[in-house]
Amino acid sequence: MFSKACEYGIKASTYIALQSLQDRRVSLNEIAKEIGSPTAFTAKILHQLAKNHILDSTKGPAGGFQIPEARIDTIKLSDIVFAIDGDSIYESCGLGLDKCNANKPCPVHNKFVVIRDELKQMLQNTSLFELAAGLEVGRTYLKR
Amino acid sequence: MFSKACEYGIKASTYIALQSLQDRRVSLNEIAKEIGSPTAFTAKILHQLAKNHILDSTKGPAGGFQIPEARIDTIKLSDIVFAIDGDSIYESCGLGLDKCNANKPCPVHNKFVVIRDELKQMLQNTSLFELAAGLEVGRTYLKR
DNA sequence: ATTATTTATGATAATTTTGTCCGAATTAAG
DNA sequence: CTTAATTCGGACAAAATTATCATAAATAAT
Repeated sequence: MFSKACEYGIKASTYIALQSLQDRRVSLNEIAKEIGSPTAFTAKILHQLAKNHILDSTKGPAGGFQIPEARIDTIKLSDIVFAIDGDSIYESCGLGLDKCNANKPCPVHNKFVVIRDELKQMLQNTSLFELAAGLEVGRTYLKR
Repeated sequence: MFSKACEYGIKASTYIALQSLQDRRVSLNEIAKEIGSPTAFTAKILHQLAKNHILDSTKGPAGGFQIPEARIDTIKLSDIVFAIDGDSIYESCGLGLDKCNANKPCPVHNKFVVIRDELKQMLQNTSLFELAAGLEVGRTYLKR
């Protein structure tokens, strides 16, 4: 469904959000360890998310990644997915046709728009706060 | 969403179904041309589908691929997807966790099962006949 | 100022997916 | 029986994705 990069991006963002709620700034190493991802690869993804203003990064000692508390609730899964995978999930044809739309649909177009729209809604309606909250109370997990 | 292999598999199967409804057996070359796919790569996918008894292939002059008319209605999209991509679409975790289930869910697990189940239903409810019918009346397209 | 710590960046490597090539096997037709 | 048409199968190649490594840049603390 999502690329590895996107999976790591979501997991990292969720972990950073959880720590940011306690006003903790977290380092790349801590993040990679906690979400079980390759460190250097994760660095690039975090950088990508920082460039897209989804999280904020600072260099130097006591640096690391954080999300301003006020925005944890407003950042949606869709923002993260878009920053990493672009709009391909929403826009691209289920059968890979270049031009596929209601006017000139591929054989599965009409069936796909339904699913895709629900996915879109779900991503747009799910905030980082919601995901972090599940982690905090131990109902959900980022590893294993 | 699907792999390229799977996209080609679905398009090829749909085209073969359409021709099979007119009792025409079609060659690899014709298929690749009609669905706009790389010929040799398509051959492997068709072979895979033949091994899984989704279509039937014969070598030699006037050989090619065909689907017994009686089965065009019973073959579902889910069968094709499963033959090529396996059950990863239905089973794998949205965030790539090895073990992710209702007992030990990832942060997006509960939201994902809903979408995934709808996708599953859709694939299981969509027959090759239905897809071929749309093609036949010119309502849907396999290229562009 | 120097040092230690941390992210940023570019080069490179490994892996997976996608795609190509070519000869073998099969079969229908002459 | 020979030939031509076709799928089958394996080796190979190219491209995309994922992952690693080394070094630069920034910054806080001393």
